[in-house]
Formats: sequence, C-alpha cells, structure tokens
Amino acid sequence: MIALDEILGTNILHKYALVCVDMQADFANRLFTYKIPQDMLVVPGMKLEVPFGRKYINGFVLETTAETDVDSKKLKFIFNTYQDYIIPADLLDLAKWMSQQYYTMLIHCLVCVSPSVPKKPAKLPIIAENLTAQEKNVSQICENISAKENEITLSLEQTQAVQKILGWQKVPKKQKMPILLHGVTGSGKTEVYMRIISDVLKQGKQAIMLVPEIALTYQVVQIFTERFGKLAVFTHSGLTAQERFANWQKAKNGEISVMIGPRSAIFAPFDKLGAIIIDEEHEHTYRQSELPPKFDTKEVALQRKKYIEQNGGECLLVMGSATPLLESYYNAVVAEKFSLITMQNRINEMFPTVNIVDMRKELAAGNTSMFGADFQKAMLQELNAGRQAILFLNRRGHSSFVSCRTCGHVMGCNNCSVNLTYHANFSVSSSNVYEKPEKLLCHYCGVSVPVPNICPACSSKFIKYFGLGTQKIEEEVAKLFSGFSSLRMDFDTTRKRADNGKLNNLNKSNSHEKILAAFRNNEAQILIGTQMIAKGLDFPNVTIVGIMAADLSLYSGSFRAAENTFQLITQVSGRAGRAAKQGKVYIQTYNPEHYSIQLAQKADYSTFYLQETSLRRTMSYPPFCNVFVILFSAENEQIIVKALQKLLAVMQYCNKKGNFEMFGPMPAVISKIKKQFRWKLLVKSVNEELLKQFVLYCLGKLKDNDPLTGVTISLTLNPMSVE
DNA sequence: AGCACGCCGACT
DNA sequence: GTCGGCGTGCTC
Repeated sequence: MIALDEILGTNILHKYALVCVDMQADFANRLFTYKIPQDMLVVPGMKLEVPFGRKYINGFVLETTAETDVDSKKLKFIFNTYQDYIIPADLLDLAKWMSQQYYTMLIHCLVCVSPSVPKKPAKLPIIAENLTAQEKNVSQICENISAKENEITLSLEQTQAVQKILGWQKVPKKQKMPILLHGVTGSGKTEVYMRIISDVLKQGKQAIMLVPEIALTYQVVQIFTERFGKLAVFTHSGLTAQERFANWQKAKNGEISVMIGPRSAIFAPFDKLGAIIIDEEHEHTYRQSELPPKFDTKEVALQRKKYIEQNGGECLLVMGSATPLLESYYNAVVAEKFSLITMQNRINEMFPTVNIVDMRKELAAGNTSMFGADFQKAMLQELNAGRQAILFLNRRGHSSFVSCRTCGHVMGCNNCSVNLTYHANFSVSSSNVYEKPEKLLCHYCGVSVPVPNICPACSSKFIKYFGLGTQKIEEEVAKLFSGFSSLRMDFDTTRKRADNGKLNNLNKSNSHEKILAAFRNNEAQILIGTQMIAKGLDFPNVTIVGIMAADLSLYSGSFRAAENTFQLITQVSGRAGRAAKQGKVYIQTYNPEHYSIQLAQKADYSTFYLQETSLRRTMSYPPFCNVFVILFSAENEQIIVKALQKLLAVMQYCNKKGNFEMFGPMPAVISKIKKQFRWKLLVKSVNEELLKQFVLYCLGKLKDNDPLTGVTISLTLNPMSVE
C-alpha cells in the first residue's frame, strides 16, 4: 500500500486537501479545506475545481492531510480535478516564494507558474514512441549536435568563455556564482550559449534559454532549431493555450530538453534543469510590470538555481549583454555576487562609425527638417548604392519633456537629477481635485513648476515640448527620399492586446514577421520603427542606421534615462554593418555633449559605468539606494489621493529613526488608464529588506483603518521605468 | 470579488 | 400585490 502511494505520489490516508482558490479578493487569500472523494486522486500541485460560495471555481492543492480542525459541517467535496495539471514540487515552492518576494496573492503566483487550461482539449503530447528510432537515441542526438559544432570554429574569446563557464562548475569559490557575460554586439554570445546548452544536454540535463519578448524572431528560432532540432521548443505569447500546454507537458515528461522563450519560459517544468541562460539581461521586459506577480526573471532564475543546489544538484545561470544593467555589472565587479566574463571583439572585426548630429546647429543653419544635412546625404549615398537603412524612433514611455531648440537646455529637477516631464492636464490637491492647463512634474520628488515661455538658460523663445511620431517620419522620408520605398513597424501595432485582455497578436505577429521578411527580401529600402526592431535582428544589407531623436530616451524622466540611452545607441550600432560592409550610425540630438551619447559613440561601457555609478551614488539611486513605488488606482481620484495622504501620515509617524524618505503623493506618469486614476507615493531607503517591511507594515496599518474598496494597490521595488 | 438575501418605494 | 433599487454578509 505504501509502495502504491509512493508511485502515485499521494497518500490514501489523506482525506483532506488544503486548496488555494482562484479568487482575487483579500478574504480568499488563505487556504480552504476540502474533502477528497474516496475514488479521487489528489496530489499537491494539482489544479482542480471546487464549490466556493455559490459557484464552482478553480484552485490548486497545496497540501493533503489526514486530519482537519475545520468544522465538518462546513466542509465540501472537491468537484473535479485536472489530472494533467500538476505543478511540480520545485515550482510550487517557487510560487510560494514569489508570493512573499513580490507581496502578491498566492493564487496569482500559482497561475503564473502553471499553464492555462485550453478551451479545446489539448492535443495528445508526442510520447517517446512517436519519435523515430534515430531521434529517440536523448547520445545519437548529442553526436548530431557535436557534428554541427565541429563545423563551426570558435573565436579565441568564445573558446575562453565556454571553457571558463564550464570549468568554473568545478571551482568551489565560483561554483554557485551566476555568470555575467559582457560581450559586445557581434561577439558571438549566441554560440557560447549554445555550447553551454549542448554540454548540459550531454549530461542528460535540461536548459532554459530566455530572450526578451521582442527578440524571439525567425532568426533565433532558425539557429536553435538547426542546432537542437526537436529537443528545443519555443513558447511565446503568440501560441494558443493548447500549444503552450503541449510544450509544458513535453518539458514535464522529458520529451524536450530546451525551452526557449520570453520571461514566462523561466517556469518550464524541467526536473533536471542544468542551465538557465538570460540573453540581453538588461532588457526591461524581464520584469513583469503589468500584471501581478510583478516578478523579476533574474531573481526567479536565481531562486530556481538555489532550490536545485539545496537538493544537491547544480544549475548554471548565465546572463549575457553588450550593455549589462548597471546593477548587474555592480554585482559582478563590486558586490562579488556574479562572476564576470568579457568578450571585447566582434567576430567580423568591424565596428560601425558612429556620428553624432547636433540638431541645434542644424536649426541654426536653417535646416528645419528632421534629418541632419550630413545624415541625409549619407543615407542617399547608401540607398543609391543599393543598400538599406533603418530609422529608429525610441518612444518608450509616454512622457514628453520641455526643451530649448536653440541651446538644448532641458527643464530638469534640481533635487533629483532627472528631467521634469510635461503634463497637459495637471490635477492637484486632495480636497478639491481640479484641472490646470499645463505643468512640469518631477516623478521622483513630486515637485511641479509652470511651463516657461522663454529658455531659462539662453532666453530663446524656441522652448517647447518635444514630440515625434513614426508616421511623421514616414511622411518626411517619402519627401526626402522619393524613389525609395519604406516600411513602418510600430510597437503599438504589433503588441496590442484586445479588449477582452486576451492576447490577440497571432495576426499581428504575422504582420510583424511579414514586414521583416519583406525588408530582408529588399522589397523596401528603408525600415522605420521603434525599439522593437533594435534587438537581435540581422540584416546584412543594412549599412546605415539613424536614431531620429536620442533625446526621447535621454529625457524620459527616469533615473535610468542615461543608461537606457547608452543601451539603445549601443544596440542600434550593432545593427549596422553586421556583414562585411562598413556600417554608419547617425545619432540625432539636441544634447550631443551628454556623457551617455559621447561614451556610446566610443562604445566605452566601463567609463560609462563609472560615471553613471558615481551619479547614482550621489543622487541615492539603485544600486546604492532603493526606490519603492506605491501606486494606487481607482475610478475616484479623491479616494486614492486621500488614501495615499493617510498612508504618508502613517509612514511619517512610523519613521521615528529617519531611515526612510517619502516623496509625494503625486500623479503617476500615466495619470489615468481605462477610467482609473493613478497616483503614487515613493519611499527611499538604503536597506532593501527594511524598506519592504516598512512599506508592508504601514500599508497594513492603513488597511486596518480603511478597507480601500475599489482601490488597486501596485507595489514595485526599483522599477525599470518611471511609474 | 461575486452573488443571494432582504427590506423599502413605485407601478400594473 | 409584485417588480426591482442596491445595502449587507458570506464564501472550506
């Protein structure tokens, strides 16, 4: 009997199940006890249906028990189980950890680590018998991979990187350290990742390969499929629920060994996970920022690694980037939390020439078009020679800023070393919320000033708020480069979600791929788009790339603005001249002296790192200080403003030792979404753990006093963008 | 968060 | 006499 229980992973003496129900309400954020029908197989991690209140809802089993304290009159029977949906023990633990780490209801985390139930029944997963004899043989495959790898000669740096990463697993001091792979664009990081993965496969283990959402392109799919064949699968938001569930099952049953995808792929249910690779580790899409749990993929990856090590296993964690996140590099070179490996040379040994276009001078010279004269000339030259051009407009975030077109001066905050952002309809005050025509606001200390009529630096009248759209560029391109055709690819048109909240980008992503394919086939000479075309794409015929307005990322109002600008220019430069032809990059700006632009031009990451860290230290930003954003949203603006003021009062009362600094309440960058007003409060502290505890304690005190009905609370530590 | 119950006013 | 307004209270 005991043996049978072990095989089934259950215990027939256990008559009760502790269930986390799928209902997002504070009262339901605990475990409910249900009776297990005699003939029903129930194990921890299993998804099921239970009667709750007056209807049936989904839930997850956390534990089964033999006894219960709950009044038997209250207890109900489990209605139904999903025998195929069993969250493995490690991921169940991970969900519990996430609910603590990200102050989120457990149910959100359980839903996050498990696949959703498809509307139509899932196709039967391919079982081992369906594979051909050749494919079945988890050594034959390895030989095939080795054969392919023998055809590729690694550069010296690639060889060293692979040797170090694999060798360090045996060095006690390095063994458990995650690895930061800092490799310039074109240094061949992908090949290094693949060598690590194949080594892991040879040990009979599995690997997760994470890419930023926008980077899962045809090229990535092709290169990994070529190497790993049917051992690798791709998950992404474009798949149907059936397809995703099938992938999940294949991973669980050991039918595949490599899961490739954006952040959600970190939850692949591999039982012998040997490596996690995070490509472009600096990308903000590794943070889930829209839906709870607002997890950080890197932290989750570290937690999975830790769990494996606690159980006597080993798991490599490799994070790669040409422009590592400042915090990551700090963790490598100062905090000694990561090991650092550097690759400084491009495989084809060609770096593009990076030109900075001073738009102030262009204006002074009477050029009112959105192209600098030299840039326009160079572009015509390349196009006439039959080559292609990419034009970038970095519009991330929705804020605009006020700047002087004559001298480049930007209205900034004196306290916070960030620029002020423009708000057309600025609402203030708690008792009487009213509208003012326009204001400039600092999103860190909440200070607001009127919009000036003349430039405070040079008295020019040409001071106004900055805005530029891809459509406008398209129109100008048609004028200036008539005879050459262009394609436009917008972030908005390719990543929109339908109103029902479900992903609706199957057709959209097709059109995205269609645009790229058309461009690759030389059907158009000019590609115009937002950041999404900056990453990982490889167009051999593109020899000229322009950033239309570098200032848009430089003045997003975030403390990360300089870093984001440096990253963007570096990534974009990587797009030009990837093949043998010399590439040209043009960066248009009203602030050419800015260190992020100057150092990106020289591709000098280490100087940028030093300069930026010194600024972060002085201004108390991460990694030297922590910024906690508490965002309230509700249909009634007064309710949230008053609630945040109450919260501030609680915080001021509790902050007796002065460990914490509070700013606000102030409106969020996007002050209204879908009829919901959004206001925020910022808290800063050097000690991360203390800061979390303080915020949660004060929020608890506030909730004791005020039920906060209709108010949505969103908590983010060190956000990647201005909230 | 839902959903039913319940206790009052307006209407065929 | 009944339809329907949304305040209140409960969910293993």
